[in-house]
Amino acid sequence: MSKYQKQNRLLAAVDCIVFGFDGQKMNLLLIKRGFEPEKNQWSLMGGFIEPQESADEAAGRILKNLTGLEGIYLEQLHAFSEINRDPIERTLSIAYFALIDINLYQKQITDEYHPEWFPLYDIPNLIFDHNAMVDLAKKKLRYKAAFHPILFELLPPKFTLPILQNLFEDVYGISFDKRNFCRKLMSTDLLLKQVDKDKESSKKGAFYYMLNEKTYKKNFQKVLHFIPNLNELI
Amino acid sequence: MSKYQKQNRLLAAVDCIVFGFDGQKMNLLLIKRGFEPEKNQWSLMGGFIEPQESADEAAGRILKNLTGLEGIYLEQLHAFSEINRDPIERTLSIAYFALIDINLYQKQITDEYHPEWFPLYDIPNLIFDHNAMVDLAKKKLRYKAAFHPILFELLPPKFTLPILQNLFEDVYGISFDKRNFCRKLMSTDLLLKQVDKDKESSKKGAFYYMLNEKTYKKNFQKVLHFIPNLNELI
DNA sequence: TTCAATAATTGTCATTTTAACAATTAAAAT
DNA sequence: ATTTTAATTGTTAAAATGACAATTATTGAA
Repeated sequence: MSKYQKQNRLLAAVDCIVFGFDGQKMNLLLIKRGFEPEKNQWSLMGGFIEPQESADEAAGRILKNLTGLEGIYLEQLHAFSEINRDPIERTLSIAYFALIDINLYQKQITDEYHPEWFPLYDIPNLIFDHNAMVDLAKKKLRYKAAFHPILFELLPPKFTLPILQNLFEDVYGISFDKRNFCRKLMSTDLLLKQVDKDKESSKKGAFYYMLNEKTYKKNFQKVLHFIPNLNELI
Repeated sequence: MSKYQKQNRLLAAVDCIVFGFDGQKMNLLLIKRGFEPEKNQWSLMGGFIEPQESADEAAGRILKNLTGLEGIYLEQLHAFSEINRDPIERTLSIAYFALIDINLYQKQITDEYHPEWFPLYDIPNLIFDHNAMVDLAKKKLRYKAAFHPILFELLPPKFTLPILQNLFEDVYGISFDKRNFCRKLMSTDLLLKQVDKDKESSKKGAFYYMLNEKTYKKNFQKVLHFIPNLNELI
């Protein structure tokens, strides 16, 4: 018999804020909630923590169910614990944010959840405190991406500089000087220039680049400065 | 009757990593755990989340019980959820870290918990995953203090520049150039020079400074650069 | 009254970073 | 051949960084 017998127990869940980038803009993967309360309302994908798994594992499982993807970038954001955040019964939720290559995403469970990508600048009303979760995730992403090469997690293995710049510009909602941006990225030693080009998006074509996995892993925790005039943005 | 009837419920707790600075070095407030399991082992101060309170409120309550202080700097660190982190029964714990003015601290519940300050560089073995919590809190503190004036929360209302530099030097475990440090701090517009001096620690005496609350609150979220050569430290 | 100790102040300067701005070149459609 | 589009490369003034030294001020102690 537990020594903690008299203590209160509560439901514990995880919710996943899933970011994707389509080459033009940032998107969020939302689902239509399949059960009451708030059935058919837009919602983050979430689920209860099972007895045999940690919160990290629960988030990984839920993400796998939603996207079919494993081993993707997943980071704990914040635990939300307001008493009445779920009107049915008190539920503590640990929010995670994930960054995925949107090209790899495949709908997994279409009929039940109706997952859809929404532009990050146009998120609908979500259930419970999910909008607050999204806001915090956006903030955290912007903060972290200013110092660490985290946004590469959103790109396919091969990408062009214009695409990369689109990504940064959409995350921060401003445009950067192309010349300075290019030079700054090159100086990080994170990019490996490929011999082939993307000819789809322009006549001249843009060279493909790949991430230098060696320096990426080695220098991820280092503080870089990707964003000019950062203090005017945050 | 709850729609979530079939779901698993679990114990939810908070644990507090309490930092204090004695003018020379950083310290951590630990207690001797008063009950089984691991009775009489050193531990972080923690407690279960009560039915009528959020995790933030639980952390505030526990901190008040431990230190007698309210309204102090308290920030959610991370939720720890490994299945077997508590051997008696699965318990999810949300770790918080707090920064207090060690001079204001008063023992509250001496006999039961035996709270003691330990130098941060000499923390004993703690129960469960509490050492991991402390390590993460140290890391987070160093990261955040490099960009934001968070360490002022550890100081009394009036402090001297030498004390301030001691604080930074102890947190990062290196010494800084006095001239550059002084210039950098002055340029932040965070300090208000007082007319009186601390005559205790030296013959000449060191001027007291106070935090400029206006600019402190206004610029807290701004990214400053307190630490030279940061990338060699983290 | 002199000495010792510590804080404050002010200074130098080479290097790097930042961020503003303009011109050129490559590729392909017409 | 011309036009169009967009990638790439270059310049530079200003600011920040960080390494380093010397001096002055204050006052308790000798």
